[in-house]
Amino acid sequence: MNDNEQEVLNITDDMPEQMAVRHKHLEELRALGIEPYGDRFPVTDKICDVRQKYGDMEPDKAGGEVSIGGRLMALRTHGKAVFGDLADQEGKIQIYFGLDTVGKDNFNLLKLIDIGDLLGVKGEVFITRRGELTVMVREFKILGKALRPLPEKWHGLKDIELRYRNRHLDMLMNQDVRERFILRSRLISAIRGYLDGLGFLEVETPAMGMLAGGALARPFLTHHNALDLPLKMRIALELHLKRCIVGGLEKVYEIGKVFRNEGISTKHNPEFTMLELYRSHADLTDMMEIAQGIVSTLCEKVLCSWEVPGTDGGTVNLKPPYPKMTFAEGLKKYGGIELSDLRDPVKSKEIAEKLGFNIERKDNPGYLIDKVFSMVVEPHLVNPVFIVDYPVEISPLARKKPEDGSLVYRFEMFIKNFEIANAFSELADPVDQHERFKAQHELIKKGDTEAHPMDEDYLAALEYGMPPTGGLGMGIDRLLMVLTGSSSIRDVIIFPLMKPADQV
RNA sequence: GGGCGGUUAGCUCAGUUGGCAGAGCAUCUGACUUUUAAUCAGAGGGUCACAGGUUCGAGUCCUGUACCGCCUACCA
Repeated sequence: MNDNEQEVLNITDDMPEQMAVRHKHLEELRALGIEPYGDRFPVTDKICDVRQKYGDMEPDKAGGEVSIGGRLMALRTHGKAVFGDLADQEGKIQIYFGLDTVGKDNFNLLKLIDIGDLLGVKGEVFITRRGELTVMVREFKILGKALRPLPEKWHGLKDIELRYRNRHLDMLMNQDVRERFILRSRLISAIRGYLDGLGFLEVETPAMGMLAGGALARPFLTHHNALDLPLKMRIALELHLKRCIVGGLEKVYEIGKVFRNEGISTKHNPEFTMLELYRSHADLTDMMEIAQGIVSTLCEKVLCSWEVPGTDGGTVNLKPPYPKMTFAEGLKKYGGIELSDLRDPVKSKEIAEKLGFNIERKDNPGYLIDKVFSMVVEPHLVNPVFIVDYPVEISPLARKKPEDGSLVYRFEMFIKNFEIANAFSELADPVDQHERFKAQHELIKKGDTEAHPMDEDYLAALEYGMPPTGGLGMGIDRLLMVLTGSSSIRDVIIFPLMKPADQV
């Protein structure tokens, strides 16, 4: 650090003009005995409350005194009158500095204030000649100096790369972005409220451990130094939560990050937020109610609307109840395909060729069934729907239906072509589970990096007996994409992962 | 992973046939006590993403690299 001291001292020599000016203002303020990163200012009012309270005030009357704090977003100097726009989390309001209302010394201080600075302001509310609700500043304090200039006031920050890499700036400049993340927080909070109201317990299970199971995906690897232990980041919440069920917690859930070492796209971020919940003595019908209940709660209590933005300008109505359609019905309705034909080696190959893809790489019935369904059926699943009666081939973790061993107790809830929820009647038979792990373990030996590891601890837990249990998983980020009409997952994750870039 | 497109001032963007690097906002200087994309007069600000190549001469043409976006494939 000390080696850089010279460089730091001369910082203004080698920086864009606008930053040098701001550094100079900072020094001049300190020379006047004003600390631009100092104590708090007694902010007692929110700007949106001020607007609410005085919004329909008589133009000639003087309003009450308010004390607000926020960021200076614009400054219009007009000789001995200066107007600014001050913005806080939800609101923005005009502030007025007059030479005779703020005093000569304070008025001169305005020369040292730059757009982007954080200000605390106290004064009376009034309405200007042009009818703008304004705070007449009597007293103000610099609460934080902005050493970098803000983006352009009219167009704002548009460059998508800059927005993702500098989300603080994105939120600061673009109110809709700020609102979207406020909404994200409220939605997640409402999910917690709903589940807590049903008597669920929120638990926190380990994010790292020796094994990463509960899904088929490559984990991130990390390392514990003191123990000299290789560790993996979790890819799902499932196995620990079910161990909680074995332990006698009857309704548990977790909302947490999982990490999957896979590609990045508009629908995939390496770390993302999952909700998983498990309820003993429950079945798929209960899980359906809960899945529907979560979406309903969000619509009613947070969005205050059943309508969410559709993919092409229209809207999608999320008012329950949602219809059910079996997996086989979907194939038949949208593709004229019989599920049984997909299990037939000859007929399935014909269907695949007709759809225009080859199945050489993973030539197994499960892969084919899944692929055909997502190609033929999923594009039609715009309105909320439960797809039920999944084939056993693509549902290795669910219990088989007693009346038809080729189908399992499982549903997925689709909205706007997104698979929003996935639910099972959980497999509780430890011997069956052991067999399935063994099969997966064979794949690992053959080099499959995404196969499920043998989890002896989980098996041992199951061997104490797990009651009949319903489980539900929801990808929170994707749910938020659907609810907010976002086309990229990066629009609902505040700080999405970006590749390192020089000079940005 | 594959295909297409983008990268020029702090920000938003122009840049013609290859011929001195442009505008608006922002910044600086000056005027202005009710403006609001304030206005008016002037000024400064550039590694044209990066590395090569062609050329008398490259922001512009060619090759490669990086990052971002869109489409596409897989994963949720």
